[in-house]
Amino acid sequence: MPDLKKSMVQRQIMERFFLGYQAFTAKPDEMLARRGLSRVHHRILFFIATYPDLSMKELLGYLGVTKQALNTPLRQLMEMHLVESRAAEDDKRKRMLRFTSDGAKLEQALRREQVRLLERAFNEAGEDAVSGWLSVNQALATGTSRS
Amino acid sequence: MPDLKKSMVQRQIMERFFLGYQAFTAKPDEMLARRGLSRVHHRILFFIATYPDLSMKELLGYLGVTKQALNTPLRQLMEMHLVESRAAEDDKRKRMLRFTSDGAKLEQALRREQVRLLERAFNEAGEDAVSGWLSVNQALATGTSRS
DNA sequence: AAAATAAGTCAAACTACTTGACCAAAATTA
DNA sequence: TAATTTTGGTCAAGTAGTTTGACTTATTTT
Repeated sequence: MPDLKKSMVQRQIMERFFLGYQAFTAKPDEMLARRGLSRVHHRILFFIATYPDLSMKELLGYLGVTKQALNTPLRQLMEMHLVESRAAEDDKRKRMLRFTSDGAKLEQALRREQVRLLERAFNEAGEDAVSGWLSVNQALATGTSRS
Repeated sequence: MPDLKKSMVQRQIMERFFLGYQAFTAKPDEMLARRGLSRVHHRILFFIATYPDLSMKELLGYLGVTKQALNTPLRQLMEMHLVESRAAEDDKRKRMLRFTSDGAKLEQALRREQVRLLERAFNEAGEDAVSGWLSVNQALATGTSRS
């Protein structure tokens, strides 16, 4: 266990977190860049994968941006036939967003690379380390604000 | 141990990493925003803290941006008397960057908040989890590219 | 029938970067 | 010593991605 009270140790821990996260996003960033896409597109793909047939409004809520900011990248994904929208049956104003088969393939490819990276790190660090990593991330993500 | 082969499990792990990292940067972002500063400034402060008296060129190398991009935020930090520069004795072209006492205080305050957040998550997850988290981050940061 | 909602569009402004050109001082080298 | 390279700095133009604000259309709710 490193000494959490030393400045240099603190900075090293924070830098590794930074670099680790950077490594985690680097490969998808590069794959997307080859198609002229960026991290926003990745976020969109992530939420469509997680919540298929979600509406624009829901997507905007997850992304935390304005509809004008979403307009361009989403239109690009549609023009590239990676994402399609159809009116919801219960409410024809709503556009339900889902993947085309190409879109699903891309999301899988991006995720596969990230999982590959994680697995390599997991193998290196060992099985016990993995569950520790997962539960610390879980704790960080959840936040201790509402203990 | 979660089943790393299931798409939903993969996405959940990746999302927690994302949210965890986001939580990690949220507090400093907010503290800096109150002073009209942003994450670039934080990065600058980090490298000056880690490598005191580093030169512009070195800083640019760490940040991976152009000197034009560095110009504005660094000038702001200097105008706010958080960072100062002096010519190196061995090479008077070089400007060595270091904190003023206010700058050092700010860097400490930012780091303290981040360490606090980490410690809360560490306490929640337990001691064993911490070393696992650290070693997986280490493995991710280092990259397995050169095994 | 009126009001609210979901989606979409147009415009202006702002921020943060980029590339490219150039300058000056200081150090290196030929 | 003269020429070249390096370090740092500046000005300009262009691009990308965001914001706020106003407005339209179709549909649903009240």
